[in-house]
Amino acid sequence: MCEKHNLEGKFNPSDFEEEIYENWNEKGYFKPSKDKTKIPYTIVIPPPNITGKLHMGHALDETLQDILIRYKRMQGFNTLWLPGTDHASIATEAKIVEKLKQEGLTKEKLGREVFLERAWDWKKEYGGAILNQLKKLGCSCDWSRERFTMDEGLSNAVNHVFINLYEKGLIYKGKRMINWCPYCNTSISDAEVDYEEEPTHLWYVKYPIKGEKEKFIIVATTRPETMLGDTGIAVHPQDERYKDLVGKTVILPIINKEIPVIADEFVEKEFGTGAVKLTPAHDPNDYQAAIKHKLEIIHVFDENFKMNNLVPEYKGMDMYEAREKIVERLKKEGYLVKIEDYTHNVGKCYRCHHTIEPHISEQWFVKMEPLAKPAIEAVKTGKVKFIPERFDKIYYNWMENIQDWCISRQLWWGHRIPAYYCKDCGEIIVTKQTPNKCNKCGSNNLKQDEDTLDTWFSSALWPFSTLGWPDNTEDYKYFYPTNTLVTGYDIIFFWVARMIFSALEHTGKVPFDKVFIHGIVRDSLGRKMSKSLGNGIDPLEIIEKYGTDALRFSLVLGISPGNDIRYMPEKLEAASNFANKLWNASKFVLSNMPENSSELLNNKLPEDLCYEDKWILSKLNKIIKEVTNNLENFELGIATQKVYDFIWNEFCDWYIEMVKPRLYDINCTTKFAAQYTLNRVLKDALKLLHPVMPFITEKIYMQLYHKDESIMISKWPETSEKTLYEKEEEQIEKLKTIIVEIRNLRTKLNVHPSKKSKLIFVTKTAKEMLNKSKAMIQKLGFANEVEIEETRKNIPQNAMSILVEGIETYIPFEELVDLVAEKQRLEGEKEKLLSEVARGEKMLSNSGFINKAPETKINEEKAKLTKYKEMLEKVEERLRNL
RNA sequence: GGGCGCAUAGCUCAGCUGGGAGAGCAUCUGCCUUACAAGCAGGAGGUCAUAGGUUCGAUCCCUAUUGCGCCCACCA
Repeated sequence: MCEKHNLEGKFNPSDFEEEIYENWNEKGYFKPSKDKTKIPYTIVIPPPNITGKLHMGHALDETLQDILIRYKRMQGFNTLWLPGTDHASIATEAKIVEKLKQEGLTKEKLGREVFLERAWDWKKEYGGAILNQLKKLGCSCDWSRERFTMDEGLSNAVNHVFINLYEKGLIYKGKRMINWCPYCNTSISDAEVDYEEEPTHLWYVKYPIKGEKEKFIIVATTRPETMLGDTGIAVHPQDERYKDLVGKTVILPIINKEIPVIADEFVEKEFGTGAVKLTPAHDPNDYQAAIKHKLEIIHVFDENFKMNNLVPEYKGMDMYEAREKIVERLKKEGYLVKIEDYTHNVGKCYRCHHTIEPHISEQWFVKMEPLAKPAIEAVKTGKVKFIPERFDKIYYNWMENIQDWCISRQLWWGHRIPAYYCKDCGEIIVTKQTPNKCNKCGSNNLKQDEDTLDTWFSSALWPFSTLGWPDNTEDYKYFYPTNTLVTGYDIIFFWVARMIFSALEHTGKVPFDKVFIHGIVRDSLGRKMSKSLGNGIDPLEIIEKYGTDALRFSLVLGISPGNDIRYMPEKLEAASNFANKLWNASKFVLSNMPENSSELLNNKLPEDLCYEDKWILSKLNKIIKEVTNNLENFELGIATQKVYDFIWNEFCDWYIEMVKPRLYDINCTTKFAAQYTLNRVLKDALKLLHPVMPFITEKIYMQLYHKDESIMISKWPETSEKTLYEKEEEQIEKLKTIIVEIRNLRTKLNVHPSKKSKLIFVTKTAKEMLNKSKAMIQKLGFANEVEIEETRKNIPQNAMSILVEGIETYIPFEELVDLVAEKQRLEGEKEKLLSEVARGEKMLSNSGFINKAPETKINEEKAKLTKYKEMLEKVEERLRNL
């Protein structure tokens, strides 16, 4: 509870942010309540890698989640934001290998067990660091529920899923062509390959036709070094140039081996010479063709991707060296026809960026088609909704064309595949408990599969494995399915899609109903932030300089879902200035509160509210409604903008200035009404801002008058009919126009504030309103005196004049509020609306339209009509009030 | 090859299912007015990429074009 009611000193976020966070944590506000009758609202965090250091991407992602969680918490939902980390098998293993290298070690030298010990040490040392950094961002996660993808429980879930899928025949082991990263020394999935354009050459090579002197077939290739493994030449069946050659045999240069010419539709006639060499061991297309045409498969590389012993003189060479030597020889022996420059896409490993080799090997796969189908349905039927919607298409496109998922990795850090092989009979046993004998032949000569699972296999289970699944725990029953998943578009395939099909398969439910997608944070030049460019911005440095609130605010102000964000230092300045403004305004409010606070605490609306009080209360009402709506629709950028505008442009610029005369006047009878309104409006405005700027709002809130323990667990503001004052709102808006005109006049006449000035209104009609607002006008118009007169010499009726040093200048009153123009505009609008209403009514009464048009169309038309009618009413009302 | 996004003030970007063209920064003018110079007041600045179409009315919907950016597939 608040004891002192003031803010001391200048605004300095580092004075209070940490302390406030600690307090929240100690009080247990981050934890959901045990009351299971409340409606839960759950978010699971996209678990950051344990190798990770907080970057701007995290800052954005976590800020958005925290905004949603804080908003829902204040609305009374039982909120759980579940934190945790990902073991990131390939990324972490790479880091540890790198570290070992510096010590002159390799993982093979260490052996699997010692290596894993080192990995766990690594996790212990660095794994928690990123979560501590999230605390600096103000994240209101329930830290008592922190999870790690390699926790016992989660590993159990992984095994459970693997076995389940295996038993259903949805996981199988097979020999296939997969993507191999020679640097990471493991297979990777299709999703883990990034394609990059690279300049290279097309080498045109002659293959002599057997038994026909001086006749050749010329092929174009980007990989001459793999030709040693050629086992055929392919042409298009309809290619006139090669019709006679199909079925014949050609001689493979260097090797001098006979290989067949086959016809297949996959060959493109227009490319190169229209003839392609087939190297089934090193190209996915060739591999397919080889299976189809029953061609031999010959490897040219050994397991380290050096040339093998196929041709002894190239043995041990790497790809580039062999290429050079082979091209040289082809040239010497007259097989090389020409070399062309060429640019093509090369697959790169998404972790280490080394070139991927297509490689035939035995791996574990998840059969995707049966899993993808319901996952597509879930989005089509709206059980899972992407925000913004356009990501549906991207998702469908991927899911509908999905290949089987290669899940085995030749790595050590990760979930080891729960498959055991009988060394005697070859039986495969897939089981949770380590088996002690083969269930087929009874041998105890068993060996576990060496491979681990793709790191995304465990993250795919994250929304339910973290809640205790496969056990039917209290948490799982209550919090699952979760509500919103917040993540960047860059991991829709890696993660979001896989969570959806995994959840449907294993829990029978969607894992979440909304996926809130955001873009990536770029630097001020629009480039991706990356280590190699060195253009990354450290959120912690920003927090130190500007404070967490400013960082968060700058990340969400004016953003729109799914779009990239450019990091602009100016935006940070703006955010910081805003925090400062709020601080100072609050300082002012607090220094003007009444001596006796009990009246404020009982929160009863004073009877003697003035025009301006009602105006700001009414405005507040509207802003509450709008901001709530925006948040419901994930329009966080707009919501933030609106709160900013309300606080700065309405509350600070106008309302505070308007009430100053009342606060400073000892004899003012409506002083308390002003104090009440200041307290109430600031309180609610702080609440609206709290999800975005949690710290400053708490700091100020705790000094204001209310009965809450913390703004974090206070009630989200609601609109109230009681404080809707349409008439007063309009009056004050008119007055604002008048005051702006006065200020304009001063500027035009160049009236320095030090000069004595007197404002005189000549009016009968607006007399009452102006009289009531006299002090206010004087203050806001920077005048020394204000007078209202019914008539005045040389000045027409309905005019306003300013008197400076005996010189009087006036402007007609009509111009002040632009009544005439407004009237004309409104009448024009009225006419248009009338015609629109007439048209709508006519259409709806038309039986032909009703019979033919679909119901949605009719309803749409009806809704339109109602909308126009409402608009018409408003216009008429405004016309009456003029 | 298929798909998506963007094009609005000098810069960075909002603009929710059609009716007011906006914000921050920069800029110009005048102000240290007892919450705030990290501020106050006032101003200038846009044919909402181009061409058509639908509509009483288009920044917004439809079609085409141009210029950027991204994703998927992958061509030897």
